[in-house]
Amino acid sequence: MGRKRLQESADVRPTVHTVAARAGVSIASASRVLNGVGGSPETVRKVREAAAEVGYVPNAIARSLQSQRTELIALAVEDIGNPVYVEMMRAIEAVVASSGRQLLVHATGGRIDNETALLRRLANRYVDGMIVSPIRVTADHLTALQDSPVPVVVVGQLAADAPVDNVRTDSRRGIAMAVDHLVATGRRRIGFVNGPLDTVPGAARDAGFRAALAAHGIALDENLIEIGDFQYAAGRDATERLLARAEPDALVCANDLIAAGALHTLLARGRRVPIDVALVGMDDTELARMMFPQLSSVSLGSAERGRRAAELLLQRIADPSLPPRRASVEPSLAVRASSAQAQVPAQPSREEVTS
Amino acid sequence: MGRKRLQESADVRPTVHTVAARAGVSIASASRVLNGVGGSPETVRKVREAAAEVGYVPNAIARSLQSQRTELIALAVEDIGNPVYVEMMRAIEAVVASSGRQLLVHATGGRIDNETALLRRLANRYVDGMIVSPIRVTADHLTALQDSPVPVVVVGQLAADAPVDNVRTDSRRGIAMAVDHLVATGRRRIGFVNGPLDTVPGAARDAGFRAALAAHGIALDENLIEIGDFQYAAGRDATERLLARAEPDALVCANDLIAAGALHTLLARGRRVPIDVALVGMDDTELARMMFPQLSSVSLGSAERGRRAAELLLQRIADPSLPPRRASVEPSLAVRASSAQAQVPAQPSREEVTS
DNA sequence: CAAACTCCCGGAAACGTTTACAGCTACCGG
DNA sequence: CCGGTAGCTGTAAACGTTTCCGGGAGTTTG
Repeated sequence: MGRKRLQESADVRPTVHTVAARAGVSIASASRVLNGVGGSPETVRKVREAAAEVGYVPNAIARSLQSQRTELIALAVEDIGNPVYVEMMRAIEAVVASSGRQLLVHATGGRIDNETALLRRLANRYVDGMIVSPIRVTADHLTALQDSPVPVVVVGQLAADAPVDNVRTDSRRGIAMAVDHLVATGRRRIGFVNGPLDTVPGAARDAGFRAALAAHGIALDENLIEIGDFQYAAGRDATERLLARAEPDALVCANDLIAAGALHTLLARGRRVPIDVALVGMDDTELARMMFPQLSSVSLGSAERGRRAAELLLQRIADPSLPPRRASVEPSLAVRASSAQAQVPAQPSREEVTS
Repeated sequence: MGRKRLQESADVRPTVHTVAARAGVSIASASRVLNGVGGSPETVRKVREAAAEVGYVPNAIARSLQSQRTELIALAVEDIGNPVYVEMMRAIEAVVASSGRQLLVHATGGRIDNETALLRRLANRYVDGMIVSPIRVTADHLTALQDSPVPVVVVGQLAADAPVDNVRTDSRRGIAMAVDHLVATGRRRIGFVNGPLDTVPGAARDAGFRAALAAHGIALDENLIEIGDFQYAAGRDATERLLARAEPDALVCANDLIAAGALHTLLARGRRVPIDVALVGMDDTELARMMFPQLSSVSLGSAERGRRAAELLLQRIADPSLPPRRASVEPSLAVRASSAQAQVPAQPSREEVTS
């Protein structure tokens, strides 16, 4: 027998040993039957019966230790309240699930320590791979990423030579598309509400905005630029500050949350959208379509980026020797009521409506 | 030595054996030092050095197999796009993190098979405990819950005798608060946009609405009731259908997503909110405050419920012999612009505004 | 009828860690 | 000077699974 303990007492979870003993076969046979590989009809019957009787359910931890796989994929995003990540997550989840794996989401809250802690955790092999979408990337962040023992795919801009699988989009170009559209519809005093400049997306959008204005020969008015963080409340407050010192005829926002906040302030301050002020958000999330009027928004292909990231990750898990790869998704502009040249005013021009 | 393989080749992750061999001590000593328990100064130095040199990081799977703990908590919700779960998740995450554990989120997509599959997965001991917020609860769902080998806390209504830890709120009472408020502000033709009646929250809200109307002696007009699912688009469409056949002066919605959809349809159909139609949502999420006008909403204390659930779970993990417990959170009503008796019209009465 | 082949089975090793236990050294007190 | 004790160390077992390998039985083939 070799095994001292052979308890069948009810308060202890049954193991394959329990099942094997009850069926009168070896653990090897029991394991084979339970995995559906081999076994004579008689053995199969006995093992199945025994397993059902004791309510056996395999211990995934032990299995993982043996197989060196957990069939789990982690997604780390900084703010799970941002609908853009929800859409990305859904796309990733679809790919991951179709490979028989399970997706786990972890919110880092943007705290960088939290993210490196997470990387260390995953170095512990709790997951088979990870997709991470950092908004700030420091040097040791990067080294932590690239010598992760577990495959990692980064969604977002990364240094060109970083040897890490990477799915990106061109948010500078995205901002330019918004500006082009606004200029084409006759707007000239175009404001910009951005997130922090020390974040990767914040910096890219800022550069994109300045370049786009310059391309149209429009002088930059710093009074028309405001910075908050990437949240709704910040968008509302930033727009409040902006309106206090300037009178834009259009507003570009660094994401849809900010744009939603901007819309709120504009309406509360009696501006008609789009008559007085046109508004364009970014990420083209569900939220943009929830607003009234619906928001024009630059799509950065979040679902597509998620899908591609998941595919890259699965490929790398299948073959870790692959060279680092990079995928790009093109931005596109969804024009909706908030920036259309409306024929009919959508709201009255009434000052200081209470919200 | 006993151990055949003792590779130090670079392409294999170092184990405690690698470290021990390099430091010239036994694996027991190495393990002890790495866990900071015992060891002579000399041994400690050698092991620390060796570990640093080979970049040792412990394998959490193996550790979990031994310790029977993973330090992971799972949260399963059906729709991660619903902001109510985001708020709940943030509250849970705070509690879980403060206990040194990590929270993993899993979206079940409401598919019941997915949820039981998840329960089976967690029966596999991948997590130390789980918080689940199911919207449909079947019989075998319940049995799966109650003989889960891992502690489970359910957020939501459950049969009274179900021996499962449970945090609930009184959504019937919540709906009643909304109706009371609307009646008090002079509304009489109160419509209701609900989710599916075969869900637990849908059924409770329906019962609450009917009871509340009856309490006020208002006859129920079935034309004023519409059902979709708990999503934004469904709320929009359901309100469309409702407006096609009735003219409510107020609308109660089963959650804020539905309310956001209802607002969209109301505005697009030229109804002024709150002048013509007052609107009250439910869950009091961020989304309610993002709308313009801001939505009144019945808070079901989602953050509080999350916090309580996490606490119950941690307690049960600490002492699995605890009897099943139940916590309740009282609903409350946040009155905002969408149902205030506004003095100033917030929108013009213009028909068929395009959105 | 012997040899080869196919299946099935059980023993045992392996995954990487923690830890109970026993042995050793060195020191202290009597 | 000797017994006891404290502190450290190493051996080995254990967590629960999968899987390699060798042996045995039964079947087919030459």
